[in-house]
Amino acid sequence: MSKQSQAIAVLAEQVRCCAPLVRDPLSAEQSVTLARLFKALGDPVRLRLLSLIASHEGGEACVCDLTGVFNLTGPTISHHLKVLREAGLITGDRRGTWIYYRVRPDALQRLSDVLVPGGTVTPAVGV
Amino acid sequence: MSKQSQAIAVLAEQVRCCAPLVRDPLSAEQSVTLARLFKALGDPVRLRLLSLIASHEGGEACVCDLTGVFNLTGPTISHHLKVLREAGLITGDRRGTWIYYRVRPDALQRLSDVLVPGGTVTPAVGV
DNA sequence: AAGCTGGATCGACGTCTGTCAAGGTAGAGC
DNA sequence: GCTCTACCTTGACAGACGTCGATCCAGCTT
Repeated sequence: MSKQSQAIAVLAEQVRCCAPLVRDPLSAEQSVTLARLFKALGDPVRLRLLSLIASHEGGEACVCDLTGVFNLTGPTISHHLKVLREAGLITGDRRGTWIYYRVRPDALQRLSDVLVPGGTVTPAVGV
Repeated sequence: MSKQSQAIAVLAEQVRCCAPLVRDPLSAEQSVTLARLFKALGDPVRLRLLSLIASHEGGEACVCDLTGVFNLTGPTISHHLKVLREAGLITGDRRGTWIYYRVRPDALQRLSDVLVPGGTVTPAVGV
């Protein structure tokens, strides 16, 4: 959470500087940054993990809430959570034995804004 | 365009049935459909192609407008355009010698809506 | 018809990705 | 300290993906 997430958060932050996809041509750098985020969303398991975490009560879920849903081993779930975390789409913090994950609404908001023409002004959902 | 696009359009249409990612847990089928679309966006070249097409004058561009931008061969560009086309994100129609591509704003709008909590009601941008 | 040009398809290559089994780390409880 | 549980990391492997050269098709021009 601390050192790693701080460095990782930069990735999702960089998207802020993108005008909507359909207004101005993306630069090479912007496209690489954006693609990394969309690629993180480009897996059924990761999408379900994201929506399970977001819709779980309190907006957070521990890994034990997630593993039972899939026919996948622990390491695989852990791998997907790592991808989402490194993309800046979720955060995780350990409280005692369990690690709780929650989504970063600002990251999703920015991605959403990039896709539609009117999204120039990011509503700046509180971090 | 004709037979192929009609079948393909179904893919992008299926997204319509998704509530926002962060409200309700995605079903297995929904996540597969959605992931296919996000995966199509998960490549820097495809993102730039999309934004180049969308921001080109008239909202359309022929392949000859696109190939010069990248250090990639024709077949590679053609491959990426096919991926975007099969995802339902762009359409292409041949007019004489050239093939013109344009984005499907409705598909991007639906993807955008899935990412944010308020996107339940799709504004239904005209096809 | 023959040749030319824009663009797609095919086949092959190297790399990346998703998955698992095995082993490792952090905290709780005895 | 020892053990148990929850979770992560590593190493390995099959399949998918991005890229290219070669080939093929559609439409224009002569």
